[in-house]
Order: sequence, then structure tokens, then C-alpha cells
Amino acid sequence: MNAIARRKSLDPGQPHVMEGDASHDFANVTSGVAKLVRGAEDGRRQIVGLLFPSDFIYGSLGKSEPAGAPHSIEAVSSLELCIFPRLKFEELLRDYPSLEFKLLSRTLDELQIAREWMVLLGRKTAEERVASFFLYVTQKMNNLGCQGQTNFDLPLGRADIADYIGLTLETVSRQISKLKKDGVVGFEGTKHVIYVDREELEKRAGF
Amino acid sequence: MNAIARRKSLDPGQPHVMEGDASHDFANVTSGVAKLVRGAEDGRRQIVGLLFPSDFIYGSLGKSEPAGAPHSIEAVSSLELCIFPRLKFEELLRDYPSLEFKLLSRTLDELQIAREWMVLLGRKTAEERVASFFLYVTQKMNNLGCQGQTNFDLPLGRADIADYIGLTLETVSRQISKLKKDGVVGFEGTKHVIYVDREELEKRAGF
DNA sequence: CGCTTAGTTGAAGCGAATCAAAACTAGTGG
DNA sequence: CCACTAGTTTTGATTCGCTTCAACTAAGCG
Repeated sequence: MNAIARRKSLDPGQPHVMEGDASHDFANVTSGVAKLVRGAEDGRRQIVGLLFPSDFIYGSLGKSEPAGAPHSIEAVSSLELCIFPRLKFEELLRDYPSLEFKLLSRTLDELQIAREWMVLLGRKTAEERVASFFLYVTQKMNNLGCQGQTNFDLPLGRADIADYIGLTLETVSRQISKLKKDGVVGFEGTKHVIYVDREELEKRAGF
Repeated sequence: MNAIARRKSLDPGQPHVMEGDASHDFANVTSGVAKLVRGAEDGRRQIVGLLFPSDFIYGSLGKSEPAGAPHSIEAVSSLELCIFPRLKFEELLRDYPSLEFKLLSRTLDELQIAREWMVLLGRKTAEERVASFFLYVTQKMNNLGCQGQTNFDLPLGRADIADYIGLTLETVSRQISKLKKDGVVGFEGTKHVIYVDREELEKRAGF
């Protein structure tokens, strides 16, 4: 597996793939966080997913003429990727069925997350969205760093959070201020989280 | 494949799976349309996906202790399913790699659609949402019935459309009225579409 | 036909967006 | 170490698009 892999490093903000690019290869995030972004000419943006270490980036599978990438992939923090050329990767899938099964299982998880987010974007209030976001991030952080550590940096700035949960950055800021005032989350500076009341967040996150 | 399949028929409105149900088997839609629904106690609902003939229903793959279903699956019109018991189906996947590959490919398509919908729910205006919905449905209908036929029944009523695109049914109704008035779509009754100006719809659908 | 459900239309209210400005952070170089 | 600048975050005032509430109309069905 390592034999066919190529490494790539990206600085914060740099794109790995641009919307519409003829695409491409598969990859694996080994360190850092990336965002999947869809943007309009008029400035509107929607983040459709975050990639954490161990997450996959899918090329266009089995398509003879790969379509343009549906969204850009950009580094949020310093990002390390492990890239697999498309054809080589598909060979690999054929040769190692357990790898393909794993990939299918992961993809179903991603689909589940996307649908969860559809509920958030379609039906939740501003407060519920922000609370849900905090729950999602703390869960991710715990899975990675393992264990109940409520002490980590938010992977996104206010503007990116807004684009992820379908609000404006002003509304996000106001809701975070409210959570701070109510003692539901604690901050050190603007990005570093030092305290989280998970139970209260769940109450405020809605369904 | 047919050897392990069981058939099931559902009337409009009937559930195949309820939210939270211990789940389950895999299935294939052979006829009709189904909706995937997530609902809150306070009445809010979000449809996170539609299933047309040939679409798959996923059970909990490879999980030793299947989690509760994240959303219910309900018949929209008369629905015919082909059901495969979970363990049998997983055997099948092991024995026929090409089936698994196909399934992976389909799942990636579903993920793409879900993310497209995240953009709609997070950033589009009411008019853009309704236009996008019409484009989506006409495309689906053409794929199924094949060829440029702009003559079909909407698979959903106003309330379900609203729950699919994250609006209220009143707003949906107003936007459809506007499209009719502007000659972008034509109706016979309230559900039967007899004319669609695809180009104009695309203009109004936003990004 | 009456009856029930689904869809349309109107008026008023509200939550989040927008517009605007101040406060805070972080980097840079004197 | 501090002043200076550019970018981010917070806070405030106002506006606007969609929701809500309400009444009416059309369509499907025993």
C-alpha cells in the first residue's frame, strides 16, 4: 500500500483540489483538517464536509471519464495527505476485498453524517445548529486524541463555522457568546476550548 | 440473488422502517417511490432522501450490534421492495466483488446527492430551492421513463416537498404559483406536470 | 353530493441577515 | 517591548424573507 502512495503537504488555506478540476486520485488524511467547499459566484459558500486524520478523499470511482470535482478541498490547518493514483487504487481494491469493504463501510458513515447535517441545515434554529456543531467537534476530537479531554482548538474560524452550519458569521458569534455567558462552553482566547457541558449542549442541539 | 430475496408491498404512507428500529435487512426498490424521514417530537420533519426504482436501502453494514435506524423509510406511492436478509447479503457481497464495487459506486453517488442538498438547504433562497427540486425530479423521471418526456406526476405533495427542501408548505405553494404564472412550469391539476422550461429552471436554481 | 384532505392566498410577526462600527488578536518591524 | 497594521471577532441597529396564523378554494372519494 505504501508502495504506490505519494505524500503531499499543504499550508492552511491552500487548496488540494479546486471545484470543477478534472479529478483524480484517492487520498488519505494523515494529519491536519481539510474542508470540502462549494461556492457560488456571488460569494455564498457552503462547507459540505470536514476531513480529519484517517478520513478518505474519493476520486471518481470507476468512471471512465471523470467528471469535474463537485467541490474544492482546502486545508484548514497544516495538512498532510497520502495520495494514491486512481488506477492503482482501483487495482488495490480489486486485490484486497477487505479494503473495499472497509471503504464501503466508511462511505456509508459519511452518508449518514451528511444526512444528519441535512436535518441541521433544513430544520434547526441558530442555537441548535451551533450546539450541534460543538457536539460534533468535541466528539471528533475525542475520537482522535482519545478520551474525555475537553481541551482542544476549534478546527474552524467563525466564518467557516458559519459556512458549515448555514448561518452568517455574526449569528454564529452571537450564539457562541450566549453559550459562553450561560456557562455551557468555556474558552481561552477565541479558538481554544477548555470546557464543555455535553449534557446541556445535547439539550440545546434539538433532535 | 433471487434465491435469498423476499418481496414486500406497501401502500402509500405506510412505513417500511421506523426511526430507531433495530435494523435490518438490505433492500431494493423495484417499483414506486419512498422517502427517508427524520422527525422531531415538536412536529418538525426533514426528508433526507428519496428512493426511486433500482435504488438501494442499506442495513447496518458489518456492525455486530446494529444501531437504531437513523430515519424512517415510508412509501410515498405504492411501493414494491425486494428484501435481502442482512447476513445473506453480506455473504453475497463477499462472493461477488463486482456487486460490492457497484454498491460502493452507488453509495458515492448518494453521498454526492446528499452534499448537493446540503448546499440547497444551507444557502439557497426559496425560489432557488423549488427550482432545484423541479430539476431534480424531472431528471429522475427522465432517467426512469427514459427520454425527454416532460409529462409526469410529482412524486410528493406540497407538505413533503416542503420537508424535503426545508421550507413551509405555504412558501412552497407560493413559489410554485410564481413558476406557473411565469410560464416556467405547466400543470394539469396539482400534481401532474405537463411542461418544464429546463433552461429557465436552471437559471432560477442558483448554483 | 356532502365530506375530508390538499392546496392556495392574504396579513402579521419574527428570527436571522445585513449594514455598520468597535474591540480584540496576531504578526511585523522599529 | 511597544507601536502599527491587517485580519478576526464581537456587538449594536435595522431590514427583510420566510414563517405563522387564518381563511378560503379546489380536488379526491365514499
